[in-house]
Amino acid sequence: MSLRDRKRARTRQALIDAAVDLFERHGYDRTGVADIAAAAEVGTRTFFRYFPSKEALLFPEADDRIRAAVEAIATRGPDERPAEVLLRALRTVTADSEDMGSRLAALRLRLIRDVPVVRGRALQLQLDAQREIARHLAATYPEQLDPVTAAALVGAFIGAVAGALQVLLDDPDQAADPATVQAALRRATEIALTGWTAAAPTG
Amino acid sequence: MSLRDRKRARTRQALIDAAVDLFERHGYDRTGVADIAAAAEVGTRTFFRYFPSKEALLFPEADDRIRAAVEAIATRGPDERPAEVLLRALRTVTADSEDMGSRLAALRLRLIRDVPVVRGRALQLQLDAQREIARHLAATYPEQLDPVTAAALVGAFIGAVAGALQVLLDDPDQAADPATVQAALRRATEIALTGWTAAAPTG
DNA sequence: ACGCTACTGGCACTCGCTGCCATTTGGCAA
DNA sequence: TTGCCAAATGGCAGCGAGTGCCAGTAGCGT
Repeated sequence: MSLRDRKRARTRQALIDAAVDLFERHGYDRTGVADIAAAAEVGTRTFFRYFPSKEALLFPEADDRIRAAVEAIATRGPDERPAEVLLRALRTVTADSEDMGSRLAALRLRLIRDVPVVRGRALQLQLDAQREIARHLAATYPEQLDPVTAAALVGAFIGAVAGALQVLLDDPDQAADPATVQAALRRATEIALTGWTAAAPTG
Repeated sequence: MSLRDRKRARTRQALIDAAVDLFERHGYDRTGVADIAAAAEVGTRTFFRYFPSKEALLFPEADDRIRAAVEAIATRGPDERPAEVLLRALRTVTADSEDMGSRLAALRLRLIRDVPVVRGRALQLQLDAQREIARHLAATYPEQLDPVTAAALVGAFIGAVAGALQVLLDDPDQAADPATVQAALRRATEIALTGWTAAAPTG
């Protein structure tokens, strides 16, 4: 890794750290890009050479997540079914994010809930991930899944998880309890993969 | 309906018509709010008294859609199950939008596909609708559905439909054929409500 | 030590959007 | 009809995000 690359990585991290700090202290809307750049000791113009927009800074590892999910699909067991592959991919991604204790991850959840423009960005990334995962899933099971069916399956899966998380995160008590969250996610995936009646025969 | 209200409605429609026209002719990004306002013969400042943002103009009936879906839930049959209610709500909403032949609806689909900011807005509205529908569904079936399960169910349902539509709309041929679209939607709802294995035993 | 390339940061600019305010216009009652 | 109030309008000044341009700088390979 060359000196230039290291410098770039350091500047990038400095921008993220400065932004997280300022967002926590003064709020997202009350923090300008110029403030972030100044705190990271770079020019305002330089900020946009590292991130395409102010919100993008909150999702610095988005690509890695998708890559991890795609890889989880690629390395499937010989007799693993699509549903099982999706579950494993979900576990892989959520395990990677054991940085949930990190300031950035916690801040991000709050901002997704509270700031419309951040939520919009998160939803876009989710959609991109869906599309990519569905594409690879369809390619992996060519004679079981046509592209549209794969997209519907992945959409149901991620939609269920996202929907459950959304209402869960509105309740600070439930969101703070890992066991409750885990149970809700398990329930959501069951609903998506086996249907509601099968997942919860009566309640 | 007072004269003032009629005038307001006329101005609102003039703004929409002018915007659709300009968007079609010159593209979304190359059309400024000032251009739209000028074409509708109102001040730029007035535009924002009718729509909170440039994109919002593309979704003028968003509230009505949600209201229709909620009403479809409220007027459920005595022994209708949640899944059936959701299916009926979907049919109601998509039936209302037989204005699919309208210039606005067609333009909107294109812009959702092509312009990130428009797609973001659409996703936000979808999420709002999900939340509201899940809330009412949980309230309608209090002892069968807790809020989180309802959110997961609705998320899976809408996620499947959205996912299927997304890949479908990428293919102009398929998107242009109503029968194909209808079949894909039916398949998507089946996947979401009864699970993939049940909906497509083998392919 | 050399030139090449990538990186930087400042300036000017566009555009979406808001606060403010003076003016106009429709609604309503005396 | 007259007169008052509230709603609507539009213009202006301003903010912040994001971009094109360009001159200066710093790392990299020869």
